[in-house]
Amino acid sequence: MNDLTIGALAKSAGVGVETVRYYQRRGLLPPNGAHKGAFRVYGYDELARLRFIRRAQTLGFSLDEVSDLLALDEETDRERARAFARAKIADVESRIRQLEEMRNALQGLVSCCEHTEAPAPCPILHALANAAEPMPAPRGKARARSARQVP
Amino acid sequence: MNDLTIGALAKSAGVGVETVRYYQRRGLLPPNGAHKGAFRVYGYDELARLRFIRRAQTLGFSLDEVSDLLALDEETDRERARAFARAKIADVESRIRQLEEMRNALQGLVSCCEHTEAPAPCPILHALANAAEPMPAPRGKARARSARQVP
DNA sequence: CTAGCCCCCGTACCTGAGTACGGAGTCAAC
DNA sequence: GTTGACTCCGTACTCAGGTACGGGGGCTAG
Repeated sequence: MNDLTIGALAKSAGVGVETVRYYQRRGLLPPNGAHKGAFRVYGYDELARLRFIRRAQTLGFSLDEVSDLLALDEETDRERARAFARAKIADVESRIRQLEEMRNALQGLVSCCEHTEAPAPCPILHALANAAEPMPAPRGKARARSARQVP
Repeated sequence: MNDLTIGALAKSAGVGVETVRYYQRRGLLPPNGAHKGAFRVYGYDELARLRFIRRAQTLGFSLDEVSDLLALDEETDRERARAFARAKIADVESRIRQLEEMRNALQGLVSCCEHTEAPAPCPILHALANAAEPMPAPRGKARARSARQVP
């Protein structure tokens, strides 16, 4: 099951060939000079690394962060790995709170709309058109970058 | 407070000039041929529309969706506005659930890490490197697009 | 021997929501 | 009458995480 071509490796990890090549370009998957004829071959190490990347992605880590994670040593960097995970938890939780605010606001509009009788203008569109507050204060630089939904 | 130049309009709405021009290009802010000298001028209508757009964005609507929302009539399209809002709620909730899964997985790793003694390898990195399941089944096309955090 | 895959490499393109840049024109104040 | 701020317009760039394309070479089965 060793000596995989790039296509076989990609398939085993459930990604596309282009994705593997992209990770190589980003330095997430360093070259191990093994060749068979004119083609490079890959083994368990590469497969494991590829799976590591995908798993970290599903947990919400960006490829840059995955890079840092891959640089950690299993034996000696426990503290750092833990700190990393905790920071990511905080990040995820803040995104959850933002989404909950959105949901509550939307639900407020919908239920308001359901309790208003027909000949009145739609409370949803109306609320959007004329809000009470001048503008919902642009809070912080906390960019709501979404985590990849690994496809 | 009428007869705003593009800069004044942008400032009143709390956005940049380039953003206004971008919305114009996208057709979200249609031209009203008013000029004063060589410069275009804008009034309450444009300001209201701009605010509508920003508010809808904070609720998680994309500019394409805002476009649709703007096409609805306050008097006659109540059903449609409601359906729109409900669909968006469902969308937001599914993103919340995904994030909660991530958070739980991360928390599991952290607490596991906290209860393992020092000389063992880090359970977090270890879990990432050798997971039980082959790969967390790529579910559906449900792309986790994040809502703009209106800056 | 040749058909039909597969690989290599570089480059360009995609999405969404803007931001940046550059040259030319214009407006108001001093 | 000149300075400085603003506008107009078009084009190109940003970020992330890939995807697509195209030319050229290689490997393997029939």
